[in-house]
Amino acid sequence: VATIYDVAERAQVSIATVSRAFRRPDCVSEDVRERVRQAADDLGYRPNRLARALAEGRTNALGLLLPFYGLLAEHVARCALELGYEVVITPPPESTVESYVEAAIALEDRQIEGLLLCGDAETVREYAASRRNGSPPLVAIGSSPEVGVPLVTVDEEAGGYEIARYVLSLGHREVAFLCLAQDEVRPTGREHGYVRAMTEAGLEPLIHQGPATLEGGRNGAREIIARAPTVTALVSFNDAVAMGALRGLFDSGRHVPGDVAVVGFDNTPQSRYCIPALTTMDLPVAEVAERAVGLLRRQIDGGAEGPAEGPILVDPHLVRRESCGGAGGEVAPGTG
Amino acid sequence: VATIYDVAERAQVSIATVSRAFRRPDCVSEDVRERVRQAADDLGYRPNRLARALAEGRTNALGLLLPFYGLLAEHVARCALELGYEVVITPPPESTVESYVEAAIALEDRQIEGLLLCGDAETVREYAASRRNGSPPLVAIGSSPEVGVPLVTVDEEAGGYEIARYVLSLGHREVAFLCLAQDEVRPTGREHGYVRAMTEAGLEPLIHQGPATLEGGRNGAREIIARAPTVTALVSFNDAVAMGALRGLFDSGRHVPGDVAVVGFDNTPQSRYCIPALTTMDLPVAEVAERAVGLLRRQIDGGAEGPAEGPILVDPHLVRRESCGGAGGEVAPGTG
DNA sequence: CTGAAAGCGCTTACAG
DNA sequence: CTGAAAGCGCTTACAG
Repeated sequence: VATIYDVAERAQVSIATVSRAFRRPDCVSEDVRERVRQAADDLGYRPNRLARALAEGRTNALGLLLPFYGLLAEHVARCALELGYEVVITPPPESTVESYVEAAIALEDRQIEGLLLCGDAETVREYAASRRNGSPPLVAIGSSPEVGVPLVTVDEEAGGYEIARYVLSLGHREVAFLCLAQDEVRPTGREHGYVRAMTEAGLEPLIHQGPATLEGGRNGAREIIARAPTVTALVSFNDAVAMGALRGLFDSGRHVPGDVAVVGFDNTPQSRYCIPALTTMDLPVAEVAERAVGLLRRQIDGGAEGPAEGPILVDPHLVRRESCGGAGGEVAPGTG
Repeated sequence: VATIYDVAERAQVSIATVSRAFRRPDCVSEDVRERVRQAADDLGYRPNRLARALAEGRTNALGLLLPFYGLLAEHVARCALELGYEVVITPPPESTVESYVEAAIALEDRQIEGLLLCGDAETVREYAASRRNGSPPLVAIGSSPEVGVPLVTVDEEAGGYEIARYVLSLGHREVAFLCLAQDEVRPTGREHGYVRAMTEAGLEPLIHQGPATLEGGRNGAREIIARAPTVTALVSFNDAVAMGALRGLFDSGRHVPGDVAVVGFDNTPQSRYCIPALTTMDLPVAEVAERAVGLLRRQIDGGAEGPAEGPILVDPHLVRRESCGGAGGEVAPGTG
């Protein structure tokens, strides 16, 4: 990890000058400025934010305490705490890959010792590509095994397969998948599982393209119903899509599960309160968090020479509710 | 802000000893250890994590990048960025007040320059009580104006009033409120608005006690229907409660909005995809974030002597959908 | 415009 | 067990 001394040496100037070249470029001769930039680039130098903050007497950091933004963060924090780590989150200010990568780098600059990345494979890969060699160990959470970085995730393929199998076991033959984004780079695995189940059953997969959102689910359901009226079941990418689909089907005058069955994925808190309550795959978030933190810990301790561990997959499990009929199963508590 | 030098001076030992007293208590004589503790306590000393991290060469921090945990964080990050600040979040590992306060203090220890606190009034107040005089400026987001700290929030009372008025304007007379937690310390304002609207209309408020959750909403709706079958409208604390109520009403064989109208609060993404789509109050999250960051900025710049600004209230606005009938209004896009 | 020096607040060998 | 000293990586007056 290059320090300001290294840059100074390479650029043949004092560290004070290097510092100025960054902080007050106009108080430095152009020629020197250029040499410093060059040296810094060559060395992959990034200022140590800790030292800077200590020297400046300020951190440029705001804290944000936000208790309810999902279970994952809470679980991660708890597991990390047990190992003596704090966790700090930096929210990307925009929903773009660039913003995400920048936030990751900002975290690096804070000299964190390890990085947990949630995000799709494309984004994670993009960040991975920008890593220098002083970058902290990383583990991805929830993206696909193909990312090429240490990973823990639910076994999406197995989950997609299981829930599709379940739908088939109910007698459905024409079952479609909602929604796969057009420009989808990542294979998320869920639709792969669906495809495998269909293929094994000698059935034709029918995958609807579109954004995997509430809106996408609603539009997707309507379009499928319009285009392929004989479809009797919809396997959704996640619960949001499924909720949207429920609405789309309702708008189209279709009854769920009477006319068409719907299943989700994720087991979000809302899913059991939908009308009808969603049959879905539960994700063991706590386990994912625990294994992710554990893996990261090993990466940190093991150093670069540690044996590369293969992806850790944890199994999601089926929770049967009302949205695709079927026999019994869990419904909203106290309903029966 | 006391430093290790101050403690050393007061305890009559070297700074090395102070450091040891904290880091390796058993490498220090009991008597000295006690003196140091005492001095540290008296001075309200907290080690500077920045300096410690720099000296130790490690931070004990893990980064967690979690893109989708609510809009607020994203908006805050964007606004902060414009002012040259980064934002770092620390997730409380448990959902308890203590855990929350500890997380806030951990953030302080990271030498952040200002703190934004989301949380209910009780929790915020608890943290406020534990502040030392080196604590950074703070602004609370979303709790009630009574917290006694600089605050920006939506005008909950006005929102509760407006939506209750709207329900009354539809002709409902027996309208109940779901749910107010039994041990509610904080007056959230929403139910106050409801009470005011009812009272002004010469009607009797009917407030149901219970947790403000999906589950609470479902149980609440059922109990109200059982206990007061003539109720024709339910004003909910938030959309989660309303969604639960939708489900509870469904379970009780009541039709919404035919038999009973339901309204929510928050305008969550799901609310427009519910069946029926929820009439609710939209919260201008972006504006809240912007004003909160702005206020915090002023606190930071102004120092302690800056004029105390009163609470900043932003107005939520009604979004009419299907869940309480009424004339037209917005429905899920493309439905009509 | 540039460098040498002191300092930010803490920790860790190194002597005693 | 304790203290003096050096150092973590940077910045900022202070001289030149």
